[in-house]
Amino acid sequence: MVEPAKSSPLSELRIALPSLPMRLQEVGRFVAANDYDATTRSMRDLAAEAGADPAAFTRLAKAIGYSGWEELRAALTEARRPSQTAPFSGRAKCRRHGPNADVALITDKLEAEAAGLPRIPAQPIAEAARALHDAKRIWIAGYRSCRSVAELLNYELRLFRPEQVQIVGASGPDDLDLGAFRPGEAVIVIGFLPYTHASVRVAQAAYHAGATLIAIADSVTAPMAEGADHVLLFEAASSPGFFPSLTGAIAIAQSLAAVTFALGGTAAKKRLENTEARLAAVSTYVSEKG
Amino acid sequence: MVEPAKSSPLSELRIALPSLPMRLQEVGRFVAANDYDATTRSMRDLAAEAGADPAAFTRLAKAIGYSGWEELRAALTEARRPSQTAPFSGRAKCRRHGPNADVALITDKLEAEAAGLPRIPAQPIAEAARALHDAKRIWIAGYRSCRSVAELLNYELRLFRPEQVQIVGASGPDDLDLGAFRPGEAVIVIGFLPYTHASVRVAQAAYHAGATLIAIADSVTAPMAEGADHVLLFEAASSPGFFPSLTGAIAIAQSLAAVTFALGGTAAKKRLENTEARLAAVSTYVSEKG
DNA sequence: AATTTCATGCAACAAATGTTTCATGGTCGA
DNA sequence: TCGACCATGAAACATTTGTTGCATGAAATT
Repeated sequence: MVEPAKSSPLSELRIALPSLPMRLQEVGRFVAANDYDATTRSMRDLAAEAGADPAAFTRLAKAIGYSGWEELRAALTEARRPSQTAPFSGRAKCRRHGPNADVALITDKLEAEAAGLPRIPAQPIAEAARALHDAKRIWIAGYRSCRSVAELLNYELRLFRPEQVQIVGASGPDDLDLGAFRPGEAVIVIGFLPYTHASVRVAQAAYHAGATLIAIADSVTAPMAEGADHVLLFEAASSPGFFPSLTGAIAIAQSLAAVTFALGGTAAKKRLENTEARLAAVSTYVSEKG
Repeated sequence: MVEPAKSSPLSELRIALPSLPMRLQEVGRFVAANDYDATTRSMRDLAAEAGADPAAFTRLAKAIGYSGWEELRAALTEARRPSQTAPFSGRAKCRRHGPNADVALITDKLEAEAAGLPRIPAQPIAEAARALHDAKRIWIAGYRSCRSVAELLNYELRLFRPEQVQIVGASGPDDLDLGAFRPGEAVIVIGFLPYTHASVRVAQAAYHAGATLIAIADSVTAPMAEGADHVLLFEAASSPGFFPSLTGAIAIAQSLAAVTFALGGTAAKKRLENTEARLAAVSTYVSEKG
């Protein structure tokens, strides 16, 4: 008897399928076609939906070499388990050496980050933008590398809502601001692994104050996402290099600002124009020359 | 109180988490972090692995509005079902107006930015990194929205070269720093249209001082690129929205830091480890829980 | 200080699970 | 045609499941 590479329980099933009795074939096909339900729902449930006898599932499992349905389902479950390792970093690319190692590193980095951007869920951003639009005041917090994201967001939002946006801790110790959060205000916290205590404290303060909490993070399990009304996810680890990537967070911040601006309508537009006029008056920018 | 769109059972859990009793929080975090196991394995199994009481799972489910653990798990199972026809990336593209105008805007923005990244030339970045590696000291300047890029670059470079990197104007008026530029040092200036006078002044000061000038800009004709030893280009206007995109500049900054770090070899690695150890010692980060 | 409330672990419960046994009916070979 | 064999459905089985009641102890309230 030839042992056909047990790559996955599903392929074992498919291989053994033709040599099985008719009823077991039907059940086997049903399992192959609905393997997600097979791992989640109960045997009797499946039997009912497949129009078959519950016992057939146990018999099928035994027919292809398992001790019973339970063991087969466990195998299917493991096979379906989402890979804990990042999907892309499989290409370790440890070229490390060679003339163009640096260029290769950059190219890989850029490609990986480009691939990550379209995977950012847009819907939550739109919802968060509406929350920002409704907020009487907007607080922004980000520490360490995330400070840059926080400042960008602060800058862009202040272009059209200058009086209502500010960074947590900008004008003194964080603690002073933490006590200033109020219901009806929005607090944006940016962070990813490893999470700073400071960001978690801001998130908790926002929560306890009843403010709308918006978390920009790399995982739904991030501490500052707990209790958040909106969680905007990006992939921080998707790119090679010694440090997590921030392009995703930046892209989210910019989208957030753009949509919030769009929601602001003519009022926001007018305020932006005012700001630009003021900057031009102090001649901040180099005049476009010919 | 606004009802924050109960999109997924996981977000319901996340929202309710902080208001839960301690043990239920632990269990809730465990579920959020292991939602796949939550849908496939049994309650008692999970309880054993989480080191909690089985009853806590039932109580958790009830606490967030379900009739019991069974119902919560069913909801999680449905949420995880793979064959879901893409939730909203159906790309309705009924842009400009309609309910999903915002989502369409965001999706377009992200895609445009993703498309822009691979167009960034890698070779100049590698060369600039080598210049940074050789520089005795590194100055970084960016104003307005580019300040965020400057600060990110400053942060990442300081992780492994703490004494040699600083932002222009960080410790006083810019003018003081402008006079400090020396040959053998590197000055990085980030900017795009409309260009600020401040950034141009920094670039000119660097040029006249004989320092190595690295410009991160949106055009070779940018004023601060004049006389620059290295010009790193990105597309600021490639994305829709009211404001130029910074993802390209951020990606460049991160690549620059990564390659400079790689060039630093073991010395850089050691200094990074020192920095991390110091941060861990003052317990900046939330310890990864068990 | 007394009392109520609540969180939490333990143990018992009914329901549901996967499995096995048994009876039936069909098919193939002698 | 008869008997051996096997596929198949139904029912009975022991386990395991999710749930709930109860006792304990801590915290908040009066």
